[in-house]
Amino acid sequence: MSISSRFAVGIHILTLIEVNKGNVSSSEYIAGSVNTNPVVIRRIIGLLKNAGLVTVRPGIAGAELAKDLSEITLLDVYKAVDVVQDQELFSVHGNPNPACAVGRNIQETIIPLFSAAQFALEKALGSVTIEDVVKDVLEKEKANNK
Amino acid sequence: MSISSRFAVGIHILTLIEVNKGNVSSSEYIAGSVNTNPVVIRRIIGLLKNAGLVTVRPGIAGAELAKDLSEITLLDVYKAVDVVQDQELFSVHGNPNPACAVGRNIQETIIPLFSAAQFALEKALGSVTIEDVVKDVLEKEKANNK
DNA sequence: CTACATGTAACTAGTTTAGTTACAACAAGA
DNA sequence: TCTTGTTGTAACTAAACTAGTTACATGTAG
Repeated sequence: MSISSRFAVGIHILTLIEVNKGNVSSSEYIAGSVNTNPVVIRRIIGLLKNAGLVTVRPGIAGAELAKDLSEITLLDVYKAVDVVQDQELFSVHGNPNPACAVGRNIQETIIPLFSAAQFALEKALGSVTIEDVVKDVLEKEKANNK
Repeated sequence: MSISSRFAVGIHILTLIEVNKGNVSSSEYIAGSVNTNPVVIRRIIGLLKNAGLVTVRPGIAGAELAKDLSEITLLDVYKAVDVVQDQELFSVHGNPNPACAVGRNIQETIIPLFSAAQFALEKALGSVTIEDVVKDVLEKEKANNK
């Protein structure tokens, strides 16, 4: 199991739009950097648009950030690209036996524990912004150019 | 996307073995409580055995806990049932373009961030033991019988 | 009208999951 | 030893999801 790379690609897209600021970031251009098909990029940009993170219009080349860099967290992206439904990072087996003391109580016991773990994950993602990512990418770039 | 229910079933199995203590917990009996096929249970018990959490022997009915209840955390179960590989909860797109400043640095930037989030999740799971789960199940059972 | 971009449906191959059947290996009692 | 019942596994299935692709309708601007 693994959380879809849509999440990583979403972060890549937003970062690239910022770093490429001033120029046009078309789906084809972005696809060139991510190294995938433009349709894959358009689909993800569509999700980012629904979440209010980017603006993009039919027929007009280029996507732009709809918010300030520092106001977009990885959690926003994570939720936008729809990789995990609320409360459903962990799946719980469906129909335990109600005739068994464990079977009839295990779900109610487990679900809050799973939610807490999922919340811890989301909190970590919420503490990092795209601004942080952009800065780190540019720093690494600088270091490599020395 | 969703983390396999093997994890939830693994917790169910360990809890049931404890609550059923004194009696024999065969794969068929456990399957009755989980409400699935005994082979599914045997497979998961095999994983729990590899991780040293239960003892079970060919031909002899019944699995038993190999450790004290309070020494088995949800994280142990999570790792045992192999639902997520180390450092791979989030997948990162494979071949970003090295000719692009973002493409050639994004992986190195993202991977530690993902690791931190995964670690936060694991820390939450590590703070709960099967003993906690057993107690909660029995408390809920008591409350419902009033 | 032309050129080009986005939006989206439809299809593909590859993976993963949970479940199932079938059967070998093993243990213990009659 | 034979019978019964269990664990351990291989092999197969249907369903779901992923990432990628082709094709094309829709929209913009010169």
